[in-house]
Amino acid sequence: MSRTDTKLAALRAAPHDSLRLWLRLLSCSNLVEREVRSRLREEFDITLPRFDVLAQLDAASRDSVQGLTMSELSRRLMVTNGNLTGLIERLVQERLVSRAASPRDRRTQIVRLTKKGKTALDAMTPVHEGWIERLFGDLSADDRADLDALLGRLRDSVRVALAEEEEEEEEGES
Amino acid sequence: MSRTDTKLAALRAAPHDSLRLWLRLLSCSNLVEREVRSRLREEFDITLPRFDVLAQLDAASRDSVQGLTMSELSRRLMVTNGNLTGLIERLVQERLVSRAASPRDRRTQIVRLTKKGKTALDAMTPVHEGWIERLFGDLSADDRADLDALLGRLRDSVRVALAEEEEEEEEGES
DNA sequence: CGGAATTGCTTCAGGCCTATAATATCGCGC
DNA sequence: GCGCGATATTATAGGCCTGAAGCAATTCCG
Repeated sequence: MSRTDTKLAALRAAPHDSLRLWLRLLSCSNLVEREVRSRLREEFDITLPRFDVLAQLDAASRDSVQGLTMSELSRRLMVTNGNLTGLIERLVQERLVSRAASPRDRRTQIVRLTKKGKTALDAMTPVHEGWIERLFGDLSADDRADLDALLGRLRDSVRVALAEEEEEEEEGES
Repeated sequence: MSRTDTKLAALRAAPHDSLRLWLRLLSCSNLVEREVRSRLREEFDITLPRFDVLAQLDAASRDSVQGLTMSELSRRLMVTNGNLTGLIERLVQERLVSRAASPRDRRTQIVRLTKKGKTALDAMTPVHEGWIERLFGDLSADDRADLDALLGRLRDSVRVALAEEEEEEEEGES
């Protein structure tokens, strides 16, 4: 098990490293997120979660998927189903999305961007991307590529750890 | 202005890079955060914000600072003052922290870890660190060092951008 | 000294988020 | 056809979070 050896070596080499790294990651993420939230609110009078919903619906439509179900949306946005109900309700109030029962399955609701929603999103998208570009602007192209790769490895590491926990829980049950 | 040149070069070289990177950063951060929240809840019946408050108070006491004011706490935790009021109120209810008026300044409240709070924190801290160590466990020591450095540079980039915005706003006012 | 601006904190409305429970519908096997 | 587990969604309680408004104590300064 070379992975475990690596883990132990890293632990010996630099205790507390992970915790420090995690706090720094969280702080970076929160710093950017707060700024984006605040600007979306000031410039466009919209919240980040609502913007995310519009962006996901638009992304789906570019993949020729016209409208998403509540479950599919909550999976893509990584929020709980219950949370989405209120979020979509507010977006429907604002006429930015529509919600309609599926003809195939009376349980499912299909959420779509309205014309107003698409127009609003198209106005926001380039400005939003400009903000991010500017916030990240002092990172060189190499740094960005490196950071992207490392975050990919971190994501894999987390997923592996979570999968292992799952297995252990199942073993415990048997 | 070599910084601006770098910025433009990066833009030409890889448009949309920053946005992709940002989404990946956010997704990593949320993945870990959600897991930590859920475990704190299951294992210790506490929320992440409350845990953060206890950890900050403990960190301060290690720097020989006995107790923090509401403002100092909200600055360290990077949350608004109004938010902290309710959070501390709930922690006081649980007897994990105490809150007392300052003798020097009758406006300020001084928040301290209680013995119960310190005991609870000491029980949680190593377990919490173990979770993080395991989630990050597949990253080599080199990867961790690289990631740490890159996140540091990202943080600097964001701060520089925010500072520039500030300046522009001030110019606009004059 | 005595306002005036500042600082520290709380209150409030609005919104996001989770976990849990409840409701409705679907699909499958008998 | 009928029941039953699975699936899709909503409802609810509790908590976190922000921005804005407001109150009280302090400090600044003429």
